[in-house]
Amino acid sequence: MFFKINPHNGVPVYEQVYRQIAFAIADGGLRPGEMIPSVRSLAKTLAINPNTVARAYRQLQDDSIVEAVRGTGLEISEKAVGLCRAERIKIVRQAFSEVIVAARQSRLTDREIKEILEDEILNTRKGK
Amino acid sequence: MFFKINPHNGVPVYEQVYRQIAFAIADGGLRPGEMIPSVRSLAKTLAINPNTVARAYRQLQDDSIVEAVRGTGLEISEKAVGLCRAERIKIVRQAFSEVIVAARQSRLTDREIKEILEDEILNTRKGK
Amino acid sequence: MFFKINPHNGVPVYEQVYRQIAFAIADGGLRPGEMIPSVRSLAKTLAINPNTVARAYRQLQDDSIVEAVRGTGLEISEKAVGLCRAERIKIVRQAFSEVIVAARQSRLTDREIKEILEDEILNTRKGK
Amino acid sequence: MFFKINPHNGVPVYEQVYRQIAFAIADGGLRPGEMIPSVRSLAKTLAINPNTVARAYRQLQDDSIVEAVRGTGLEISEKAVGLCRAERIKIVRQAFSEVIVAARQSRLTDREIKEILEDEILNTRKGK
DNA sequence: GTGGTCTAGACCACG
DNA sequence: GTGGTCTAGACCACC
Repeated sequence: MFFKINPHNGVPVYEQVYRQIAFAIADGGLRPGEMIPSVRSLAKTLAINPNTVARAYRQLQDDSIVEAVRGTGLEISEKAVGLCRAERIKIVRQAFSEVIVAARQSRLTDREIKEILEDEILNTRKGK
Repeated sequence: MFFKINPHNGVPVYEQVYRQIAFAIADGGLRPGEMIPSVRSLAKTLAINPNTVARAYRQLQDDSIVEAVRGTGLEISEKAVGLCRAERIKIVRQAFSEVIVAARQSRLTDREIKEILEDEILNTRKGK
Repeated sequence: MFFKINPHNGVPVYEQVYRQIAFAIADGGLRPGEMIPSVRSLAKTLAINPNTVARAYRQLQDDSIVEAVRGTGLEISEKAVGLCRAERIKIVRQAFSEVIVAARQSRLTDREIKEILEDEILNTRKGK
Repeated sequence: MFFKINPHNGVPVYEQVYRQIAFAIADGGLRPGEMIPSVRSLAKTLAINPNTVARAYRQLQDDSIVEAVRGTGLEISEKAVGLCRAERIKIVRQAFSEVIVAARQSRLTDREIKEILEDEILNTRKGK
């Protein structure tokens, strides 16, 4: 697993950890039944505080993506793949929702919003 | 000016004030040479903290959209219209750009992105 | 609000805080639209660490029982009453579920389980 | 002995081992004077950590249910049957008692408590 | 003042 | 070794 944490991009570190694990599961990089790295080991390799990893892991448990096997570690649940795929879309949807709110406050019409979007889809196609 | 402040939508209140003034200027609702409401009066009509209004105003000054007229108040600058129009587009465009990049990282196709957007345009229309 | 925290009864402190607030809401002791005590003030009156209170509050937010008003505090949501009533039942249900698991491991039949329960319902009626 | 260990149900594994041995004794499946399996062999057949079995056995000794026979293994004591029968009822009864108290604090009626119980008996029958 | 995030370090139960 | 909980104290954005 190749995780990259950027502590100053606005997205909380624990959220980045959460997403990258969920993403790896959605992509098949991690599979149901496998264990995810221990809190301590991941904290060490990412050079962040174990509590921060633990918080991400707790959230993964709350979302039933992972389940604790006492004294052993955290195991990826059977339904994790579906949940993580859904999660991805939810995140994008949420981000869009925020932009639309901002655009509405800028008094842009729905039509204008769509035009800007299509523009940017083209602009970012090769630029990325 | 018909401002609507929503303290529950995640966007900082001062930012909402800033945007709505800036975009009223871009739209011609407010014109160069006019004064904007005093901190206290706007705070009162919006039922928010004066500090919050003051912060928005400070930012408008920093961006040269309004100028202090000693002993009188804040006046909309001559170049404000241009600045605000540019700003409006820049903000929304950049926000979209970021979401699209995120969506692409989630391997959504352009078609899927547009679908989510249209969905959210409907979802957020009257909600909240 | 009269909260009592018992740090050594097995139930995590943050969970006790969560439940007692949820309970107060379910009972009408706290009403939608009201603010709950600040993290720091509650931590002080309960003589526990603010982070522990914050954790309980975060969970209340995750469960949509409370929502953040930036820079102001946490407000009880409109749907909180329903959620908290449901929560209460969920907790009891969960507790029963655990006992039943234990009873099954003890090779008790469903019939025996029910008998013990009815017994205890009578036993605890006045004893409490 | 047909033991079933479920590492996902929240009950500590050593506790599951303890209970199932104790209740096999209460049921007559195991009789005083017989030996219980060695730590290693039971650990192997249950596919769990020997330390975990050892812990359960230590607890059985502490409770005088089994006794060490030097160089041979652990033998079920004469008084084990009585102890285990008493234990079985005590554990379940007390657990129920606690839940009922909690349920009463949530102002559930006796009728509602019974309904939840019956619900959960069905829910947990084959699940998990 | 408010909550949100992060770090550091301790102690516990469990395997 | 594993995760779970709690404390202490720091820094941030926001109102």
